[in-house]
Amino acid sequence: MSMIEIEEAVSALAEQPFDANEFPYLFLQAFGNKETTLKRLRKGDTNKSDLIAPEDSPYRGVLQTNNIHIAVAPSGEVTKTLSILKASPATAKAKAKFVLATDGETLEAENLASGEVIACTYVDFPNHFGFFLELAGITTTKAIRDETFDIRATSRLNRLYVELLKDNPDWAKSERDHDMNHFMARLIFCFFAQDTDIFGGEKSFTVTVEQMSAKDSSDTHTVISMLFRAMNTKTADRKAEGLPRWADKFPYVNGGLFSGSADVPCFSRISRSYLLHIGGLDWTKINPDIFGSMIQAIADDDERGSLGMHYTSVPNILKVLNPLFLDDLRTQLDKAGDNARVLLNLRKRMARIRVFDPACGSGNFLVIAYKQMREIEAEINRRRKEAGRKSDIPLTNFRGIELREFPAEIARLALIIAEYQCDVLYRGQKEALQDLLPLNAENWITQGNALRLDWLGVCPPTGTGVKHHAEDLFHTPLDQPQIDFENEGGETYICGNPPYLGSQWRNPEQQAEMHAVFSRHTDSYKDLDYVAAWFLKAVEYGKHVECAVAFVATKSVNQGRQVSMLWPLIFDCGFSIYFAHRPFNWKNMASNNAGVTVVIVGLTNSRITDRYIFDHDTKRLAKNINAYLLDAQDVIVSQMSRSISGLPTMDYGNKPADGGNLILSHSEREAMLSSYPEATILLKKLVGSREFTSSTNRWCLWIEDEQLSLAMSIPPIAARIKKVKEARQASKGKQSQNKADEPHRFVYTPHKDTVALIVPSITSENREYLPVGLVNNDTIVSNKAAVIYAPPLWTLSIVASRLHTQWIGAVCVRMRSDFSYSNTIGWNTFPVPTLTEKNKADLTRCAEDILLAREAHFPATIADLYDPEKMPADLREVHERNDEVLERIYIGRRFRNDTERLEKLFDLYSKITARTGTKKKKAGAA
DNA sequence: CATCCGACATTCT
DNA sequence: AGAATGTCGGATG
Repeated sequence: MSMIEIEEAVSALAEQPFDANEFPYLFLQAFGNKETTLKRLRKGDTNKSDLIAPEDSPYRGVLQTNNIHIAVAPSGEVTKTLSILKASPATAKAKAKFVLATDGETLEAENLASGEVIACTYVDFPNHFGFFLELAGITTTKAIRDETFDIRATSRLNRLYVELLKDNPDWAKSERDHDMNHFMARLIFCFFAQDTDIFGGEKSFTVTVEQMSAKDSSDTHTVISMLFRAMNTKTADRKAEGLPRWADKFPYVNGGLFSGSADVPCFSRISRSYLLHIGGLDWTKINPDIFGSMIQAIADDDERGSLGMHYTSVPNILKVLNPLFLDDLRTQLDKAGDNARVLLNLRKRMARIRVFDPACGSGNFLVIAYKQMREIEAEINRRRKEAGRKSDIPLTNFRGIELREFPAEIARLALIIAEYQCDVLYRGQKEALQDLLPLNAENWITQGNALRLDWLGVCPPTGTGVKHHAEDLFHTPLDQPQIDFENEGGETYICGNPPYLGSQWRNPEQQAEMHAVFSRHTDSYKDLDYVAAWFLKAVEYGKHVECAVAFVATKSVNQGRQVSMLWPLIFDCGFSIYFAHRPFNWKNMASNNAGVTVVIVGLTNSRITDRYIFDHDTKRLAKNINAYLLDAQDVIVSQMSRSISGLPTMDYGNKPADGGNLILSHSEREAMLSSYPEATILLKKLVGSREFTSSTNRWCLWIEDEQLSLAMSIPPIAARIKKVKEARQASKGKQSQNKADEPHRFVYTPHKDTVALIVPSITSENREYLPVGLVNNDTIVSNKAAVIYAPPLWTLSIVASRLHTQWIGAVCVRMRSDFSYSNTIGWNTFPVPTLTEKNKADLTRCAEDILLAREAHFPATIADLYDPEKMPADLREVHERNDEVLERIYIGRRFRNDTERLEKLFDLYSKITARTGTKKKKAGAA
């Protein structure tokens, strides 16, 4: 069951009259239990409760194993019953996660694992349904459980939206998106306004719609439209406009929100009742930083139903905003103490800070920045004995660009709501109301494409009155806001979480945007991630404005191939990295997370402050932060076509691109050989990452041209070859298509008939050493591994070293946080001092020892042997010795730690590349 | 021709 | 069902 369905079921249950006998079952049903499960519970088979016998027990207990112990209590004994449930041995024995007691009047429950408790009236319990979500197998963070209101509101708006589109097919057309989005935004404002005294009278919007419109819903849209028009008309002019008396109590709101067409979609009875239902929620509980992100999903066909759980969580937003500038403000606040003059200066400074999010979605970064600043300002005012003072922080200093219209609309609304809530909190309800209406007509959120728009237009430079020309923009922004900032000479902070898309996943339009941003600076941008364009736009903007920038980005902009493409451009614009979060796994509110590893990078072109590197929960002061987000010198490692240290050529493995048809499992091979023994010579062992580390067996058809007629005479092989041809013809890739005419061969075939050294392309970060090994001449190394044919054995010693592992980890991309080996970025760039014959002989011995040590543990797999928990002592010992021998070649002793290793490697890399000149892979650079 | 990377994908336990 | 860990081949240089 989805969260929306659960919310619906729980709300429905609370609205029904309380039935003491049925409640436990209906409750469990609402959380997704199947009929059969409930049947067995009712029968008692699976009901483990000890509160049912004896017959005259006043309690009706239902205990579902591993889940919940529910009891319906005698009237007025809910608290007592809950403690009985908690103390019940059955509860513990059945490992219940929750206990719940209710008498139909009140309801109390406890999450036994976390100790969280709720107590509320019975009819109110759906407002806590997030508390119980675990029962439906939905695991969420504590944060989301606390946002029950936002989930409920979103899911109800979701239903209304879908229903309205059903009733009004013409509104579902894309050219009416704008009207629909605008309508939903207006509704949300009205709901919020009616619960916060902005509209006179309790629930006045909902009540007016309910009373003035017919029950059959035929004129609901007319009534709502009338109210919208009233809110767009000054009270004095309303009579002339022919607006009815009952609209008088609604104030003049406008601010762009109610201007323009007052068109409202038609309502069915169902959508009308949804509307009234939504109005029934307590909208004062709205959380603008969360709600906006959730609500934006309802206008998104792909996202609808997921409740927009993919938004950036508040802690993650703070990971960006705190080091960007909030920490500094708080430090200044601390320093100021009670010094009124210093406090005043800080307040003046804050009033001129502007925050700009060029990928703002529904504005959560802006909202949180605003709320945090208000909190600091309130503390200043308190210390200055000016509590309740009107805020100096103008909402117009919070700017954003958003591509999609609905989120852009919601972002503006969220900021207005945030301002109102802050005013209520720090100044009082009356003061908040006074200053709210009419809404400011200025538009701080620009709806448009951030990569096409000129940011200087959205967030114009201040101070010197810099004139700028929109040089390379083929889309000249016409209706961008030209609102003067109230921050003359103030600071500018750019932040956000722009979209990431690797080069393979972009559509032609997005490619064109990348071209528009990058082509002036560089030719090699196509391998960059989409998010890189935001970085470049930001540093271009920084040519005109002193600013600091912090974005969340995919980790791969700071690893591997992309580093040498992006970071020189950024550093050349005079920016340096002043804080960074090392790669961490992205978590959002959904239980199934996005599966992406991200970094946060903070850049500045002005103040040189302390630089900090955040690594998970640690924060360290850094001397320098380089493009790999390491506290090390500014080295950028480019792909090389051959080793800078004169090491043997390492190749990329053989690539099938066969739709799986040239590859056989062990059993497929057996089956084929039993019928066609003559196929033996056409089958070779295929080894990639997994086969090597886990010693599994796969086989491939390896057919030389002169063996083709033999191959075609074997029906199952001929059939496979035919399928390869079909798969390659159907492929969008050029290489596959080109090779469709020789479907018996792999598309890339560096294979040589020699022993080969194999390095898996992906390998777990948990291993202390890169797994590397040898395979014999009739094994095919797949494109899932790098390979050296006819390798000198000392190359194995190098790959297996801690030095090399550190280098690969620092310089190559990672898959998740696992190592991803690259011959051009990792091997060809690896700096090694010139090796003497003696060095090579010593390393060869070490390599042999490693192989022998592994052999002694046959048939343990590489995965077994290199499991850090289980690594055999003798294997560890030979690796230690290998490291010792290699490290002595570098510095005459062992390195003290990995920091020292990397320092030396970067240093040596710089020296070698300076000496030989960087022979980049790039054509034309040589 | 050669290969890097994945707002991932699939297999283990 | 969560944890672990690397397929596959297109897009690009």
